[in-house]
Amino acid sequence: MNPTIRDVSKLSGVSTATVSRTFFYPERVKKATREKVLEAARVLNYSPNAIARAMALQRTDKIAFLICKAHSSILDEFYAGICEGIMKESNAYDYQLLISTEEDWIAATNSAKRKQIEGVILGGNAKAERVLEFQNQNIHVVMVNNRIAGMNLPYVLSDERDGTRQAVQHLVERGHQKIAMIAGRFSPYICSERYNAFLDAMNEHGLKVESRYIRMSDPNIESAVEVATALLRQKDPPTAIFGANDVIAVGAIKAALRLGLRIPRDVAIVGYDDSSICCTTEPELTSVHIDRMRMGQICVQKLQALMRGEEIPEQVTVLPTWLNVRGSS
Amino acid sequence: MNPTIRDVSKLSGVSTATVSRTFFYPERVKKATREKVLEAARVLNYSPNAIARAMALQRTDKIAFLICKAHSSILDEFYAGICEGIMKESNAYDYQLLISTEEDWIAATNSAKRKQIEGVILGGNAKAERVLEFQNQNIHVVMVNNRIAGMNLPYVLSDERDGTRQAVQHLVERGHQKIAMIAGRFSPYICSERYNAFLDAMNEHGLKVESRYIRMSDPNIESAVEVATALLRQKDPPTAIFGANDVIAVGAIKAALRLGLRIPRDVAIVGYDDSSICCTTEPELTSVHIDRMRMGQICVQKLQALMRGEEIPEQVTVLPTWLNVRGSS
DNA sequence: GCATTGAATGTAAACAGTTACATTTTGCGC
DNA sequence: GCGCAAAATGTAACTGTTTACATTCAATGC
Repeated sequence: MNPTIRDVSKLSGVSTATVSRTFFYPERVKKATREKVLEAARVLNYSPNAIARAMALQRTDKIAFLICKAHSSILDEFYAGICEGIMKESNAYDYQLLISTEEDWIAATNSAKRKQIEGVILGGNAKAERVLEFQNQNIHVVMVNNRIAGMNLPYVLSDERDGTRQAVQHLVERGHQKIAMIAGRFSPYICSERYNAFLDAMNEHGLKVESRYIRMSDPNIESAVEVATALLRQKDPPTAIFGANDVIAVGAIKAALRLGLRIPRDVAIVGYDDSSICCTTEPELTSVHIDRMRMGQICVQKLQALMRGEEIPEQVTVLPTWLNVRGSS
Repeated sequence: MNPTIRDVSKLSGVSTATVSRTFFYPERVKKATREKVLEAARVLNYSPNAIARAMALQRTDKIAFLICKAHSSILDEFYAGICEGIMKESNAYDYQLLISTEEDWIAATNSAKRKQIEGVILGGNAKAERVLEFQNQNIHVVMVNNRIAGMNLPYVLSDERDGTRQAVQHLVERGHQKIAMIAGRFSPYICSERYNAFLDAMNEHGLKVESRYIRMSDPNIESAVEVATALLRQKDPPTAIFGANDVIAVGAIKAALRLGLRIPRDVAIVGYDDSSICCTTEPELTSVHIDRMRMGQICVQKLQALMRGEEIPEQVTVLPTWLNVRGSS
């Protein structure tokens, strides 16, 4: 039904090899021949069959982005951002991109091998076991926004420690001493990075971290509102709250507003991720910005290098973060 | 390097045909043989090669989701929701899903045909020309959240008219008469549906639509704040505002708060899409809910029916919407 | 005019499966 | 033990490319 290389070969009166070369190494065929071939292809509305090509070349140019994340919306703003970067860069390299949740991936009857994936970007909370599973199938792995201790992989991370440091410093500069943190129960790697960085930053400024100023919240607004309310209701409450992410920080804003507190006068609030919800609140939320798009792009670049067999220059890439100061602090 | 069907054939002492059948029509091979084959496959760590299979079968089970949308984040919450539904369902059918923006798609050097896509879901503001381009290549098309007049396609839509009607009715029931609408400049189909439905609904309730109560906003918060501020500042301002989507409605909330108005006492506000930002504001935003996930799933189901050559029962599927009432109204 | 050489082109064997058709095996009734 | 039908298995052609190697062509120097 669809025209094949042989049809073009016949119509243009050259061999299939020449037709193939016309498309893939045009400089190796004489101009006159090339034009004859292209004309024939145009007439027949021919274009090379990617499958046959993949078969002959033994490569698929197919990569996957696997989001390892249990609860809540999978393509939340954070991962959507990374995803966009991955999409953009995949298109640039003409890779085919498959996106899936870890859950769905496992459930699918086809194994990775059957899907002929040559590389995979693991996002979120992937476990070592999963990484090994891919590596055993000779599938290259890049990890984004997560790190597994003792596992030597190409990582793409953002500078959680510095971002947190900036947030704390900003609050200190605004005169705050009683700074609380609402830590989160989402990605363990991210949560512990931010939590530890917070402790360190407070330390650097010679500030005591009182345990009653440290709370944990689920990564949803209701939970954060609840936790923040309790935090703010105690006597001698904190004058500033650092939320482990924007959702939690927005919860804190809502809690403060409901308690009749003025932001940032009575309590200053800072979030993390700089997502779009920062501009929905009144006042708007100060937050640490992460270049998600860029993270995604770098993932694909690393994968490409791996697939080409190149040495990866930096195994772990840490992107800079910066604080976007808004009305809440 | 990877074991092939011939390796398994050799090791298990049967023909390649039998090996193939073992995997695809297990009931056609004797139990004893089957076990021998599977054991050999296990030993060799063999699994069938999807590319060779696609080649022999002349099908790829590959579909694409193309987001036709110029400005702003491509995978915004709305499309991410649809996307999740598509992902989920694709996995269920064992389809391979390719996601791309229209822009990147065009930029990619590979044509659809080369990518061997068997069906495509067009989201956003796709033009007729694009649809024809696919159909000319025998690629099935399903359209989501958009409709092209005079084009007979499978459509998956949500009930914009009824959603709008519910919003207006709700406001009327709350005693509002001076209801303004801030229409949007995003997807033309959606925007005109919601705008016309608004006019109709007002009409049904015997309410006049004053032109000074109708405004247009870009789909970002800053623009909406500006427009809403002007709207509310006029003398004899509206007592309720219906935003064409949540972003616009949130802008209206912010404008009202900044003007010192009490919500919903002085002005009630309703949005559309019921996205996560509805719960970030104080008070929270009443909004029309759309089952995005479901829309995505239905898209894949329709595509599957098309690809199987079945008659599609309903060419256009319209999903019900409902109003989630919150503090803003 | 004839080697020589490099460029252009052709030939045919992969790549890893599927499947129509041919052949063998099996089970069963007599 | 034989005939027969059905079940199980095997043979080999086919899917649409790429590419190593072989061949032909064209240009150059003598």
